[in-house]
Amino acid sequence: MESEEARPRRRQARGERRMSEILDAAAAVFAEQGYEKTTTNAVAAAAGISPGSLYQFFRSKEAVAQALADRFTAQMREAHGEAFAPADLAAMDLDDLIDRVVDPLVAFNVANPGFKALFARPDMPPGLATAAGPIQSALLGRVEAILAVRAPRLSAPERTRSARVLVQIFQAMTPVVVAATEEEREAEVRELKKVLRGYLAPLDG
Amino acid sequence: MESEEARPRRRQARGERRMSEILDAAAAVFAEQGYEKTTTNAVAAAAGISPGSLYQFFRSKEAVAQALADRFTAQMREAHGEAFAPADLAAMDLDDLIDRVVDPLVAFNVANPGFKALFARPDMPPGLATAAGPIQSALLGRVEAILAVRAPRLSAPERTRSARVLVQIFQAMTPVVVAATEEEREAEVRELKKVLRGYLAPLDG
DNA sequence: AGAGAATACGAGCAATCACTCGTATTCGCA
DNA sequence: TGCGAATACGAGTGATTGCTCGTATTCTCT
Repeated sequence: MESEEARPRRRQARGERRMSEILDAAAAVFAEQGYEKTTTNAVAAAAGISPGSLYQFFRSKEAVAQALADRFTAQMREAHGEAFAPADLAAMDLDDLIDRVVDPLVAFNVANPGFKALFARPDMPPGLATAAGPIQSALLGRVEAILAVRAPRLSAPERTRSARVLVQIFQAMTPVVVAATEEEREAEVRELKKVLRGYLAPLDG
Repeated sequence: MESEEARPRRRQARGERRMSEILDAAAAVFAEQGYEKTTTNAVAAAAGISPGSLYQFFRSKEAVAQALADRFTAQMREAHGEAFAPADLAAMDLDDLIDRVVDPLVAFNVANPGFKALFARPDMPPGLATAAGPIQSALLGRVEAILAVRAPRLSAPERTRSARVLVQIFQAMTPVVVAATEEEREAEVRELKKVLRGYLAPLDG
């Protein structure tokens, strides 16, 4: 019996390009319409190809979203970098700390409006949730690590809970920040930081 | 030319009961499946009637959601009451104030899980947004009124923005509170209040 | 050049879903 | 009791949509 799993098809450079184009189109359409409402035919049209061609490269609509999630994850890691050594964290002023964590995240979300359109939705199909999980937990882990240094008095469960609250606040306010006009945006980000600071300050040791 | 608008049909007591049953069923199914995913046939089945009968009383799926929104609005007003005279507001301790505003809202959301399932969704159809608007703006106006008393230094636009932020925080954390188990809920509510307090304290004059 | 694989097409299939319609039953009221 | 209106039914309709399939074109490699 040969391997049951479909081995990835050999791709030509053309195919790789197409896949990338399809993901570009999907990001745009998802951002505008949301996951459920975008039709695969619309994505194909936006990519300038036929529906059949889309399915040459992706097994399903969900697979497109999955691939897009992977791409976002990679971009996010790259954009965000490995910026913080624990040593820096402890010494830093709370406001500076918030700036350094929030600003790149905001920038990423502004640059990639499709991101939140996909992964902030409560109506995420199971497969998508799987893809969004790593992103979520990466962020959570990061925040938890910061809390471990800055708020050592917190017990482990408390730390987890607080991290979840912080991430939740961020995700709740991000859509407004992204949707704001250029000149409004700064003020919205300030509010976001105020909220985070208000919650963090009492914990900060 | 007679009136173009469809005058409401004469209803028998039986019909009124049916409508209420349909809304009960709709609330349950919406809460479980979300607006987009619930089929009108599923609502009819949950109400123990045929699809045709559902449309005897509601013009469309959206009309069902509209009616449900109206009912929620009324229940909310009733449950929440006119609890706050500005005089009380100024004197009250900040923590007490938060308790008095948050607790009934949390209770309402816990008692009516269908509520947030309908109105916290970003994929709200236009008609639903219309229905959700009054609820949202009632809450916003209420918070703004409180801010006017407690944070008189805020300019009008600042006040509006702050009210929006507060409502946003509440709405972001409500799903977690509602989804939490009985014994977890208290802790989640405490976190919610911490966040609100952290943001409000600097404004509170 | 020529063969086999990858890419491309787009009409159409199967399933889903909001909603309708013809008909049957029950109710309110005189 | 009888009549018109309200209620009830549920198979069916039209539109939508994720996805397929037969076929045509283009690429890669020898």
